Amino acid sequence: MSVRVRFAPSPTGFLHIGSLRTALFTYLIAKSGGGKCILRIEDTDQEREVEGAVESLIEILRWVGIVFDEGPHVGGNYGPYTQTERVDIYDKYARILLEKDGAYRCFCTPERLKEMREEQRINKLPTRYDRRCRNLTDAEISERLESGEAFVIRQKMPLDGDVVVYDGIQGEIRFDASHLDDHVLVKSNGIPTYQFANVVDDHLMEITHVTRADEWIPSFPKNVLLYRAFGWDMPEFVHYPVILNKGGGKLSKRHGDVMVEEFRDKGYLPDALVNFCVLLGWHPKDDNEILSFHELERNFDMKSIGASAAIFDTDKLDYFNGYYIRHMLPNDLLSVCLPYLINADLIKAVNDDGFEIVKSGKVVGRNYLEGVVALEQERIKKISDVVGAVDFFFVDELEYAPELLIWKKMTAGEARTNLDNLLKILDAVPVDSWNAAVLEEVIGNHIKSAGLNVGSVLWPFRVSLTGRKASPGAFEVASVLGKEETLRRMGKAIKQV
RNA sequence: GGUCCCAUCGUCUAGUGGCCUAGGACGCUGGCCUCUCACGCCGGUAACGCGAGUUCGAAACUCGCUGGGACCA
Repeated sequence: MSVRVRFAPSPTGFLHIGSLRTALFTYLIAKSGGGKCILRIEDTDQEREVEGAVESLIEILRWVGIVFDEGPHVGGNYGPYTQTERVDIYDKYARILLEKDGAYRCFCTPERLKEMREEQRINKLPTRYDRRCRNLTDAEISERLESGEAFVIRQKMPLDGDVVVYDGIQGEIRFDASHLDDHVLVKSNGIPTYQFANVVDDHLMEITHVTRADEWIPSFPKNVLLYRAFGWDMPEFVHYPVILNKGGGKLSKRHGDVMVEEFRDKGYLPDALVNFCVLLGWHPKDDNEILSFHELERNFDMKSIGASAAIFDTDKLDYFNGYYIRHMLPNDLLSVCLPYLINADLIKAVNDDGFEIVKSGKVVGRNYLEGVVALEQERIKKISDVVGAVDFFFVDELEYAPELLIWKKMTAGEARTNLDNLLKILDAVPVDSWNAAVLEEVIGNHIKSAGLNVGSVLWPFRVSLTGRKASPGAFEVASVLGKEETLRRMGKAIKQV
């Protein structure tokens, strides 16, 4: 039987990082097993519908690389894939379950339930439904039904014995049936609860591996009992360990970013996020931790998912992001950087290939920008860092303290002289051979023949071009800047120092 | 409070009774490279929660404790 798994989120508008990891593991189980991954929208518990939530969910998942074989947006043979469109189905199966004696109607009012709980609390008893309606006679039921009393449908739990369930990660788990509550399967308004809809859908959609986060383990025996009550074949259950925040608690907004959209906007690459998240609770057989999406699709192994919770610490995410940035093609890097540069008002798009430098009004091509961005490729950790890293390319007048031009213990006069001499030499370099390699050779020769310290020439030179203590190398910057602008910046520096 | 789960460096983890004076990655750190930063390379730092047992031998198996977490209230 081929693998069929599903990712079944509630559409809240944003994708939580924990959900991303659940989606990833689930998707990778499907792909590595040559199976299908289905998207199902679980919206029966929605307080209010969030506009466009499903679309943005699908979009952000596609951004990370997850595409579904079936779902509300692509269809499939097991639809509909949105639970609110399946209420007739749940209704039908609720009746079946009632007939099979796996559930019963409960007419207790919310007020009575509240009183009951209050009493249980006072007597320090576990607060559970007291099963008053569990053994109503057929006559009583039809009478109350006819008089129009509202009712919910509750699952009929065994009164004693053990419920032994098996999880793909944790192994055997044993529950004492007497602790199980006759919980609600269908609410009085006819809407099923998560527990019920989930089981019915998983069965009807022929899901082979029911995957979800650890936090659902408490309802695991109830699910298993439902399958048994229906007489359905049991799928395999896989509960992923949870992800905790640094303090050890549930991963929530209070401790920093937890939404995938936030990471995307900050300039994290999907590959990095995926690589990082997949390692939260899973580890490859060999120790190669740099794994492309494609490699994961092939080599993911469900058996290597660990059992203990992982803490969400983004240090390593930054490392992965830097790594993936360094390995991008220059053109691709520019494409992802462009929105940030434009947004920061450094440049403006004027046509397909033309960009105006806002400060100077000069128009440059994609080529030029590619050169600029490439210089910071090995330095930035996030795409958004590019703005602060390359801004010196886009200003008219560099602002820096003149003393910065002075290298180590040299004097201002020496700095000026060295810059001045270098200026003359560079002036002689023809524009068409103005590139980093030529500059390196020319300047190298000059330093050698003049018997100077490398730093005493290169430091003032580089600072004159960048205005910074730390920056890419002098030759590369000069090369990208071009002859004219390089000489102009040097001239200004000479006057200042 | 009840039920369940989990427990190796700061973090992610490898580890299925002898290959473990515990391996990898990130972080931190020393060095090399170098005009600076970054990259890269070489090195260092640092962990089996505690206590019993099983065994010739335990990070690994069992039990208890402790700690953390999830769920229900």
